[in-house]
Amino acid sequence: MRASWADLAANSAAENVATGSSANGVAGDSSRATRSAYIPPHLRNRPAVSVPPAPTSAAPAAGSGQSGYGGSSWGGPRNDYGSKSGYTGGGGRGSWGSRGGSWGGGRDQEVNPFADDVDDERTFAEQENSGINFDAYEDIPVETSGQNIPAPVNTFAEIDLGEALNANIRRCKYVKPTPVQRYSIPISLEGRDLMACAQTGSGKTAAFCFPIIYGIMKAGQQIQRPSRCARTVYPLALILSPTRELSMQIHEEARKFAYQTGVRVVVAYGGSPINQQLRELERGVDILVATPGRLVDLLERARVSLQMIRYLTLDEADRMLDMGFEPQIRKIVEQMDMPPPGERQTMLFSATFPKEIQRMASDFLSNYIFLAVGRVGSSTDLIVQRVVHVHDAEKRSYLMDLLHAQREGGVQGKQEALTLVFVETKRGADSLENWLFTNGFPSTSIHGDRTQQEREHALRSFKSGKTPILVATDVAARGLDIPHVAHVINFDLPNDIDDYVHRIGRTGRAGKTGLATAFFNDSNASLARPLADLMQEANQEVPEWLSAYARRSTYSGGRNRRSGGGRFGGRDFRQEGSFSRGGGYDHHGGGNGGGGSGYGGYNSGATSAWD
DNA sequence: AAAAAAG
Repeated sequence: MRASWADLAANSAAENVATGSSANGVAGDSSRATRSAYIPPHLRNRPAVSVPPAPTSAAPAAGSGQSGYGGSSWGGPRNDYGSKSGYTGGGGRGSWGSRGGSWGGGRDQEVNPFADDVDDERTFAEQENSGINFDAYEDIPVETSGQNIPAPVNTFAEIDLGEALNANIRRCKYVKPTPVQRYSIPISLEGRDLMACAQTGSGKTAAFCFPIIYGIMKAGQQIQRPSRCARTVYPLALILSPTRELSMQIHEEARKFAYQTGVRVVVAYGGSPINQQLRELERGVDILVATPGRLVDLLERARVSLQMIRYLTLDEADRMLDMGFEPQIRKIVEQMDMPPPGERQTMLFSATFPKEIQRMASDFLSNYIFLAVGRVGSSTDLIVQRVVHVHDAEKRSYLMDLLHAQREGGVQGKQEALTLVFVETKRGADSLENWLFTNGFPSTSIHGDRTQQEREHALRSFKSGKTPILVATDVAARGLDIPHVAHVINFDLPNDIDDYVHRIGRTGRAGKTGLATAFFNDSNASLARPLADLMQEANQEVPEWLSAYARRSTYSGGRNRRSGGGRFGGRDFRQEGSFSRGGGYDHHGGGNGGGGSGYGGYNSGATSAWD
């Protein structure tokens, strides 16, 4: 039985190889052409160090230096700006690079953000030109509600994003928009606020980045930043996320989408030297991706002002608004100099959106549209979920059995499936990693007590397959897009079913299959009910002993209460009570102007949407 | 009770 699970994991990995996919499909065709722009892994995200400064044209005035938006020639290479673009802004023809250093060796040239892709997946070379498995996105249920909902699109051609963005869409191998993109891009292009329940693995980052980049390009000529204080920068868009690695990931993706658009994306997060980030900011910033703590620091130093923010995105919005984060988020959004709702455009994304969080989130929104995109394949059936009863004392040997079986089953073609093991505590992560390592399993770990360098190294080492086992706390539970994770093991189950949903969502990405194994024992009794409900919802086999646990446990309407909505991570709380269930799937339409479209008919009480 | 996020 154990062997068969291992087979499943191995098969899943093999399948991923066969379809030649990375979760994002962001491997670029131009990557090989730009080998010279290669940045060694340990220097990535540190362009200030890895790219030597070089003489450039005179720096534009601080307040107007965000130039580079080319009116009608967005797609043109950077050195076309002077001759072809309709750009008339105050910054002169210099690009951002001209503000204190250039992007590439003295040329007015942006480092190709697609150059890293192939290298990151060296051991998965077959997959470099991958794309999302779009077949898995057919018949996906979608629910929208709000006033005057823009109609969804079916192709990127229907929304003309301009040459430069279209070129990046091609480089990303995006053939057609994913469901979340089909619905949310028209909504955000119309300037509407949005609360979206959607999975990251299907192109969520692109869903909020494209409209932001497009909007900044279009308005570029008009935007004049204040220039009172030369050291203060004025981003036009802010994207907040709950972990440093997720911010890094969003930044890397956003750079690809913004390539040669003249829109500059900068990331700021804690745990790494602030001076480098300050230098990057000084070179100009249109879109700032950040974690809350470091951003507050920058705001208090008056190195960043939110006065010009036109777009605010909270990724993993429910996490950002939970008890730990809420005060910081409120401070950033409500107590600094950010324009109020209505004057800025606010977009919230998450897979899980409990009702009470929605209510809180509505403080940040103005006449927003609620969007819920169901799970790929209209279910979680792309992830096989297993729960085994294992006492704490036996967890390690059981894990060992799983890994042995998996190793033997997965040697085909040297492809080793990546395995992500979640534990509850940082200490537990260290301890388990050490134990695995000494028992001959190449593993590493990521958690909040490790240095940022260690965290980033661990993630790279895992992604590359060098250490195909990663032991992690919940720092890795949300949003991280790690291709080839075939198996997620909940060595310790979380207390919150939402966390479980996010954790197992690290596998089965982008329409690929995955396996999730959970170790359950008495200490997880409170999770029995929501877990059994969730699994049943996802057409998973629920062991009888787990059902028995679930029957015994008293239903807690507290933290684990779902906001209903079956396959969605939430339903519009504004519709509570008045939502008519039992409607049909909404495959193609959805853009009605009424109070809601979508469907119902699912068991309530559990969710299986992602991210 | 734990994890995350500033230093």
